[in-house]
Amino acid sequence: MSLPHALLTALIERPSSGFDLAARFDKSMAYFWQASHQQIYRELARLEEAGWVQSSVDESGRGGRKVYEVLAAGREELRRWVAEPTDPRPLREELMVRLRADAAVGPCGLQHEIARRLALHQAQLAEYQTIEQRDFAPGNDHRAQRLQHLVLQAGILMESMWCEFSERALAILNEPEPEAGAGSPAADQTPGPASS
Amino acid sequence: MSLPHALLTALIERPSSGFDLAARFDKSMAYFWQASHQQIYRELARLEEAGWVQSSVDESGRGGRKVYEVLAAGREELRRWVAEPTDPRPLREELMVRLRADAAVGPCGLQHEIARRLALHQAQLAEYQTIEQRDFAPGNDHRAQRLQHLVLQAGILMESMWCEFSERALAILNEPEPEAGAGSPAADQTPGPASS
DNA sequence: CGGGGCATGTAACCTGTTACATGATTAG
DNA sequence: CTAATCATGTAACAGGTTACATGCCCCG
Repeated sequence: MSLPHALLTALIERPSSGFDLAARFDKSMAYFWQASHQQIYRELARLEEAGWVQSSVDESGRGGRKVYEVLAAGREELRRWVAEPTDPRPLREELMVRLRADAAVGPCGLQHEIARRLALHQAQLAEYQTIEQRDFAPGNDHRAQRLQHLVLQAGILMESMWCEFSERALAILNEPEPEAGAGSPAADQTPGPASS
Repeated sequence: MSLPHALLTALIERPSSGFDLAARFDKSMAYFWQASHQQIYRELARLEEAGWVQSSVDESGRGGRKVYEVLAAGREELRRWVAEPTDPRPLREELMVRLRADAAVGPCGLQHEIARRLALHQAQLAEYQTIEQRDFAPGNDHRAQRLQHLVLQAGILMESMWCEFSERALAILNEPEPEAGAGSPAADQTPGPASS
């Protein structure tokens, strides 16, 4: 969906080969967009066919290293795309399905899994906060830098939310039950979210 | 990935036809898992082939209405799956790509899009809060109900986060710029998130 | 008898994942 | 020479989306 434009952005930030892009996607874009090297090669070929980027073979280095640069048409396309309206794509969160399933069939030991995830999210949050303190000093007023800080803050908000959520989930799942309850009681009539 | 198990859960809550399931997915599961009717039919056929559900044609109603019920093996499979460990699947958020692109090529009018989204998230948040007050009275101690409440709260946390984020983004994007800045200045060297 | 909603599907396509294939350079 | 790393790809598949096809029943 937005892979081509993510690549254009990355190439504007720095012209690179497919291999470099694959490595950089693991670093700076990793937590809000990912792509395997196969996808990247496939997409770069399309971008070139569309006339948005241009490749030149770098003879100096290793064999067959193709460096891509963004052309004017690509820059134009990127600017067009940035302002294009798109609805937020709905969530698709497996864990919620699990919780609902647990509610339907009764306790399944889900709390271990949630505890494991809580630890993961705490670790990730700590990492982001470290990066924030390292790379974003209080007094930066450059627009581009403030936007990049904002993107990092989104990651922080997200991980905080998951920690909060995991703790609430554990509070419910770890509660001692009155009786070791059978399969599934009267779990019909889901009042759940939405409707209206 | 978890569509088969989402279907099993929904069918345990209430045996239904594919058509009904498609309608219910639009209601109670809509905000954390979606499926088109084509997917649902495809998947129900697989579930039946696997011996997890059983269909019976309902002659009384409209022609060819196939009602599915979960078999013991399906219930077993669902319990197994609930406790199965899986890592949280990484984010894939188009808007972040847009912000980064904006940072790379300069202002593109992104604030209109963000303002539009803020309104959407505020509306969704209000809707969830209405549902919460309507369906979840303070004194409910049934485990299943508390879990369903938790899932709704996740939606509320999520929408609150997006509102907060959108407001921060607008604060930066609406800022008056010193000069109407050219294309892209020295936006190399992305310090961005991750790396560790 | 014709249109609209109920109900079930098929086919084609796009994106993303996994596995495999190939060659060139460099370090030991 | 061999193994690791750099670097580019192909092929097959799985999940999800869009468009299209089909038939029944009820209402006007």
